[in-house]
Amino acid sequence: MKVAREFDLRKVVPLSVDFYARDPRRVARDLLGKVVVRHLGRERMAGRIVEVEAYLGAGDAAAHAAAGLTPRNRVLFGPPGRSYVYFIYGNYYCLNASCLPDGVAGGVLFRALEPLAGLRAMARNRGLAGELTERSKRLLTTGPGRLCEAMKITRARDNDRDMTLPESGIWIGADGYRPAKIAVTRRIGITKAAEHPLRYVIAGNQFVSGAKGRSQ
DNA sequence: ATATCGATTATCT
DNA sequence: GATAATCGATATG
Repeated sequence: MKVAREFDLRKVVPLSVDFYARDPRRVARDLLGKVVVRHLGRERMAGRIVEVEAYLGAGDAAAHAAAGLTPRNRVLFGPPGRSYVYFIYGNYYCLNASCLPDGVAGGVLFRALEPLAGLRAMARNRGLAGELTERSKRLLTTGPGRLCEAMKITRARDNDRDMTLPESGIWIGADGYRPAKIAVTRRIGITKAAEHPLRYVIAGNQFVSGAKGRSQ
């Protein structure tokens, strides 16, 4: 019988600024298996990163940074390891980590997490009632808009936070977990530069988005 | 299981 | 005025 190792938030160690000061493709791949931790009031939430996308600089037409620096995207041009939160489709927020040294734009979009802690709070934030089944757990943090809603991440509150610091309330750390197998695909939901293989997922993980996420 | 579509607003042209 | 790094509902096979 399989014994699932209990997730222990106390064993999660924040990633360094240097971790993010690299090419977004490198950062994206290495973020798989790491843990996003959310402290909000008394709520403690955490999820393992199972799906991310890399967004590059001026040469990447799909990246918000492609058009140059604007008030909205300035975090992408700033220091590495900061949260870039943007509002999309009139309804949702999406969370990114800024990459590359200060002055050079790049980022990684968080597309899906495997919920580890604070599942009840996340269900409440998502407006899900009743018992959490294996099926409905997927609705908590699978999808970039969903994971932000589950963790109450908004631009007003959470943009430009230093995600190497637990006191930021939103931070990323490692607990020793290593993905067995990583798959790379094209990015989701974009029209420009859609052909590049810049989406990274933990192969076979149940919390990867999309119908094929479950069979990869 | 896959396809299509409407909601809703910040941002940029 | 158009578009968007999305989601949930609905329709159809």
